[in-house]
Amino acid sequence: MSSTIDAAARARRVPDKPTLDGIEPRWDRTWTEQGTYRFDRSATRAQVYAIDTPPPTVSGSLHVGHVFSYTHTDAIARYQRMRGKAVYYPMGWDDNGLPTERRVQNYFGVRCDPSLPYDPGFEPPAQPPKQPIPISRPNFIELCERLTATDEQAFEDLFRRLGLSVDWSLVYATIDERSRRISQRAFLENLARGEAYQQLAPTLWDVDFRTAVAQAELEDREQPGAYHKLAFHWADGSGDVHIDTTRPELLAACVALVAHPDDARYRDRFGSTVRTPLFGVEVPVLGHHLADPEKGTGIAMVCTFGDLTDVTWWRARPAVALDHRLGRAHHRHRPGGDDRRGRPRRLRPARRQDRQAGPGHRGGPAAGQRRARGRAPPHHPPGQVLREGRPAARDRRHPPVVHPQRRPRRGPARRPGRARPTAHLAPRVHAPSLRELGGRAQRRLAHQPTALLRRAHPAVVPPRRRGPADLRRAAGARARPAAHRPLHRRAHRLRGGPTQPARRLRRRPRHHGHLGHLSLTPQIGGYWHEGGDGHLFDRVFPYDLRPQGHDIIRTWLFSTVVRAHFEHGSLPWTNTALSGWILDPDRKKMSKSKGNVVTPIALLEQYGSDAVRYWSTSARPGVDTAFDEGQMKIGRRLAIKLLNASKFALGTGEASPRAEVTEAVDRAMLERLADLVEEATTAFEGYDYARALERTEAFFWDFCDNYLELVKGRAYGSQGDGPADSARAALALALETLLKLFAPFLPFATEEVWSWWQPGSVHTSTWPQAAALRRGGDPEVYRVGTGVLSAARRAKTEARRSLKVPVELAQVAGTATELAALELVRADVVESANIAALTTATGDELVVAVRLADDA
RNA sequence: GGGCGCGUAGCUCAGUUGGUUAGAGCGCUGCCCUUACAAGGCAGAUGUCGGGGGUUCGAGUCCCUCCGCGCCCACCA
Repeated sequence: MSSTIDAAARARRVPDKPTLDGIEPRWDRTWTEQGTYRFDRSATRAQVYAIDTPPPTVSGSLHVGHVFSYTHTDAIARYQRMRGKAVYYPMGWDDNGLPTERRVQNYFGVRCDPSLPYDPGFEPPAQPPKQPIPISRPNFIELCERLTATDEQAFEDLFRRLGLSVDWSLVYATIDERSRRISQRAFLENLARGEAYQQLAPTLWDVDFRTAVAQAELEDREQPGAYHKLAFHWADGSGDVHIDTTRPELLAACVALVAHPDDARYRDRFGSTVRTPLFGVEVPVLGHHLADPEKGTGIAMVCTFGDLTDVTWWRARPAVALDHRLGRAHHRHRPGGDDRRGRPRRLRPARRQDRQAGPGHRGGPAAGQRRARGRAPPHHPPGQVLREGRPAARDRRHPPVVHPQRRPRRGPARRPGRARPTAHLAPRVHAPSLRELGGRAQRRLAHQPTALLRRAHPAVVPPRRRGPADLRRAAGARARPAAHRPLHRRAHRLRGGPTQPARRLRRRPRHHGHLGHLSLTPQIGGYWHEGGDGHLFDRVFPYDLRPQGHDIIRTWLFSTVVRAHFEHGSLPWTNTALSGWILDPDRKKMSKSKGNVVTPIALLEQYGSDAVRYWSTSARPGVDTAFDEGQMKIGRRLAIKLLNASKFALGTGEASPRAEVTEAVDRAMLERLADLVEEATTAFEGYDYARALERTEAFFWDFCDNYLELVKGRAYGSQGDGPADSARAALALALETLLKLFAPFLPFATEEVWSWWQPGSVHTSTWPQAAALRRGGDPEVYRVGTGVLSAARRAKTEARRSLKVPVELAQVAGTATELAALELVRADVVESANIAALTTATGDELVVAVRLADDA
């Protein structure tokens, strides 16, 4: 290609007024059309860089936290792509479960009534009505699908505008068929290997939605309450013992009394029994260290289940044959007890009228509370003898208390006007669980976790978060031997691929979050055992990177490791990058409930995506970061500067075809640039994108302020063709390199400039090589040259004169080395600083004395 | 209550194995329309490195302690 054609082409393509306006949709379209980020399925595992992307919860709102952490991952993805890797970068949407149901109810103003028939013509009103419209279950599911599709589109739009280099042909949703199929397949494998067990365990129960809820769905809320004094009767007839409780309605579910082992008041009674008031059930008195002698009367009733301590106590059942008592105490209502060999029996569902404190009982807990207080006793058990023939009601001697209760997070549509007191703990057969939660493997893991994690230790970024505590405890935290039984009999029912989703949306068993699809994102994202694409999974697994929040190490990270360990005998990824929080100006964690979130789309529109990405990637990995629009302004300025500086560098003129970088200061600049490339590369290899950005940015501003000024005249040809060619070639080389270094951070602006003069996409170009830039330049030449220029500018500024004003005489003192370096850049210095006469003298260090011309 | 982390300029943050006079950007002050950029440029001022103690020739950096803040876990009769 001849230089004239080249120059003409260039002139056409460099705009007179470069702008960032409208840049995002334009390049997003082009990248999609060109398949810029499409995964190369022919790549071998060694050529692949695979990312296990955390699926955002689409039923939640978009917020800057998404922008923040996903940008970090994208910067790494873009770097790896330019390093020549085939980047596997899928995206998933988490749209399972209760949040989706809730959002559908709020959004459309409907509620699901399974008794209604399907209405094929149903359309929700434009505005959600005050009174939720009851609709059939199929109608409700249709709305769920409609809304999640909308939500997913909103997320994709955001992420596209943000410039995430995701391969959008690899999108999955945790609710879609593939995810369910893989999830079930993985579970079958667990079954086949005997890694899954059915286990008796309590589940948190949402009274409103009549479904089990995950712990993560709960929040603490202060509840006003009062102690109610209940009189239990010693079975040996020696009188009463009083219990203070805030939850008298749970009396029917009382299975034991518990006091602290050292409590002298009750120590002698351990092993004996009492009869409950009202129900006359005989329960044991036990000792447990969690009982607090200071609270109430120092002895508490254990119910199945009022709170999580009850669970502990119930599980901890000591040597006393509590299971036996359990059986009697809760004939129909019991959770099952243990069989003769100590294994839990199958749960027998309680009959409705017996669910005094269980899920779904009439009137809810409030009614139960009324009854137990004596206003409306449910019935009079035979032989019940209580003081005054009734349970001791509210005891006014105890002041009202405020105590926190765990309860489901409340959405706006949660039956307005009705205070639903609490999440119940209902004994249920826990959904089949991995041994992770109990049994031999759990014990093995509890001893092995460090070995497991250490053997092929995932590198955790940033390393300081790696504190052995985190990972070790993540692995061993929930070690608790528990009875279990294999589920082989169930296996055949699941065989043959995905089963139907729960026929009834309600009462769908929910796991404790970390056992659901989310622990299988590597398998789902990688099409594990999904036909049609040969060995895709083998090409991406184990993944190279898993980014995630540090708050869910113990849940998500650990469960992903466990499942990969069982399934593949390896870690699911080799690196984990932990991202920090976004903090509002008061240094609080930004969250929806606090109402301090900022809409990310508006930010992207106001500052531009590159600017927001700049703010995001300025934050060190894993560091909590303040939301700072100031940084976005800086980012925008940087992006604009990049356009303008590029326009200038490309506009000085075309280097002749065989141009060489010959001038000393040009070679010196390239030498410094080579150092920068090495530093940025090292930083990226250590996942420290922020350092790479910071160093690149610092170099760039110095490059603009000093190098461009220094060589400007020469590049325009003031010193002849040879020196001009050297400057132009150096400028082109530097610009190309800087665009590449900035590309992971400012994908739009760099691509824009790239398109002015280079073929293809900067994002599929190769990462710069330091060696290709080195020409034996001496950085000292650069330092001295820019130092003298800067001194001349300072003199002019201090004299309040224009920078154009001539320097009549510049006297430079310096070491022999410095003076020798100065001679190599003398012509550029004299020209750029407009120096009439420059003299040199030997000295200890570089000192510049400047005399300005008198004329104004 | 236990664990992890943070505290450096008015603000947001760097500061690597302990090593000259602790840095950057924003903001602030002043100057300059300079043939890429005035939504710009050039230059300047700005510190009890949270407090105290210790180790060391030398501490922002290592140790102890206290104060303040954040998160996770636990507790919540």
